[in-house]
Amino acid sequence: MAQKPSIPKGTRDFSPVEVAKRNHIIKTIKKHFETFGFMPIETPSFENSDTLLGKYGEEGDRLIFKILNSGDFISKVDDVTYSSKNSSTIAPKITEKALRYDLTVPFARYVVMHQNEIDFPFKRYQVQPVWRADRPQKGRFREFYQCDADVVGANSLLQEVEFVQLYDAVFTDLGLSGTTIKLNNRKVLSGIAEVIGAQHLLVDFTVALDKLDKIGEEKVKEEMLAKGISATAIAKAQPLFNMQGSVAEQLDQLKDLLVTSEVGMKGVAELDEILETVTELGLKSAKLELDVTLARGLNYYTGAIFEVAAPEGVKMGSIGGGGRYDDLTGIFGLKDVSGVGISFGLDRIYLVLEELDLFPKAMEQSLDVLCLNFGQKEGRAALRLVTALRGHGLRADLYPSSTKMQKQFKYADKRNVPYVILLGESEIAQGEFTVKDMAKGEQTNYNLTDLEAFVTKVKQQ
RNA sequence: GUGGUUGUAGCUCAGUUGGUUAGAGCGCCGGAUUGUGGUUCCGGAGGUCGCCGGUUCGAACCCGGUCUUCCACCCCA
Repeated sequence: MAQKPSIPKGTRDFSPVEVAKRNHIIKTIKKHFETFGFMPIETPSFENSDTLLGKYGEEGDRLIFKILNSGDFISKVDDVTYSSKNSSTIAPKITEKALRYDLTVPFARYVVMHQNEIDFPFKRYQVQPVWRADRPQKGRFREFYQCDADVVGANSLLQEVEFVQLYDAVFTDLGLSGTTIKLNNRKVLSGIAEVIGAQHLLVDFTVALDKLDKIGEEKVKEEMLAKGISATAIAKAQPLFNMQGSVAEQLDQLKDLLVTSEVGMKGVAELDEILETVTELGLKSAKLELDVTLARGLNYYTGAIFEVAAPEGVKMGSIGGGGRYDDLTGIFGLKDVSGVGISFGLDRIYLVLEELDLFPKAMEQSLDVLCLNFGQKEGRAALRLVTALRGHGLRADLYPSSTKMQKQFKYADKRNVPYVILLGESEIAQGEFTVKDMAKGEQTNYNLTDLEAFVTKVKQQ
């Protein structure tokens, strides 16, 4: 090997155990998506550049992986552009395709393209990788999976309630209790900006406010000032920094602050209804919290904003997020179709489950039974037995060559195989096979003509 | 995109002011054990010290570049 091979920054290989664990998460998420009535779709891994560009803000455009055109693309660039040596003007001419950055925008594109065949309200889910040209960190990759569920064409706040229930159902099923679902509403944020006279700086205001629990009140105010929000405006927003008490009390404080803002009061009413309904229906293991500082995510949210935090003590960014966007398909020409959805961050959920040791022990097992090989004649009999066991649905394998027992047993041990079958000359003569329980070290004989007893025992585990 | 950090055996890591032949634990392979793993004992293999260049009589060690890892920003699942 001249040089060690490598993979691009921020990408990963997944070995068998990791794939098994990832599939376990995906399977659980999909199960609940379907239980809630969502249907799967898939979209291409890359889209036309203009479908994606400009949808995630300036920052987002920078993080989109662009795909170089095929053929002699350079000669098609006009001389002025070419000699300008300006990446931002040349790039659009030589990269007409780009890797998908999330699943929401491609879904909006899908809805618009297929609007005449879709029955609204349309509930779809999608589990596919997305790519971002970001700098990798813990829990941040350049290729990662999103698991999205969205509803389009339904305005009812009951949808929001269902998504909270969906988060709760999935995380409870994964054994991840103690997650916090944070809820906010874009209308409340707009209302606040309006009340303090900073509508035009809404995004800067919310981005700074979002950092409150991370960098503290003083730093947030500094950032707001730096962004051009006046000191008097910030002073008016002071109640936000001292929000406390029960959810009802916090809502009251918001009502006081937003009494002059129509949109703000609408947002408070929406929060009120969602919180009240969820409380009435109850959650299994998650906590639902009102968090007026929650503002992250993309600018197309217009109503509810969700974010899920891992249980306390786990250092990890959000493991899920979502929200309501009243006019997402508008950018593709279809007006007045409301959407709301959530996303699960598979790769981060994986890291959290790993850290808390919550994966089922069975994930480590890829075989139920391994049959040892005693030679050519015995091997053939063994394959007959293995074939029969496979027919019963067991994951069974035959060691391919008749090397010494020690080596075969060691292999079984490494593979975490719970049962090893010995089928040698003496067993065949008796019409039996010997089963060794690897955990207990005990051996039992079964009749070759009656596999049921053994199969039942394995399946019980 | 900005600033920092990391890289030595398959893995986790030592390695003195720059100085002869780069070490350990775990793992791997073989044997003790030709029908019994996970424990024990004995033996063995395995390294362009991330890569490229520079300084030097001499570089794992100093300098520059580059790639990678992780971290803080930005932003985000």
